[in-house]
Amino acid sequence: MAFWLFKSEPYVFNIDDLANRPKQIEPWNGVRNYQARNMLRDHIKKGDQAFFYYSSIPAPGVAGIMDILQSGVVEETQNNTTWYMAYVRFKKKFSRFITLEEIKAHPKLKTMQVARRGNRLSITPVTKEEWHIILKLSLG
DNA sequence: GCCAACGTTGGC
DNA sequence: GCCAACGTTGGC
Repeated sequence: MAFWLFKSEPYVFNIDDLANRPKQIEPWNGVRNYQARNMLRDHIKKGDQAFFYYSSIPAPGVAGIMDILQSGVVEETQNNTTWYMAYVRFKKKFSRFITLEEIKAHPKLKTMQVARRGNRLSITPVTKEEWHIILKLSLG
């Protein structure tokens, strides 16, 4: 099983929206970046898990986690390019929001891709260690 | 609102 | 194929 981080602008779609969907399932679509597309197509698998990350707000960070039900689903083909999406399901909303500031301050989290300056990828891989540290922090 | 860090587009 | 100009993302 692999771990990921998916970005969303929470005023567009947030983890409560996901929790309120029928069966708490939603297609994660609209990804129009080739690197992220390739992850959806080739690397993200059923059974993986992902952080739900809030971007473009005063204090960005991780709000909770979701399950990947299916990935590499064709969303749209335009010109000669095929775009893919994943189906995600609500798993858990953290009792404590983990801010990017906290991630950057943590010695074992500050190397996370999302903490890198200028990082724009909307989907990034997360290591097993990073995953578990953030889960533990969310309980505290 | 500013700016860094890309990604994309289009002229050559 | 190169690169300048422009557009977008996203943190601050």
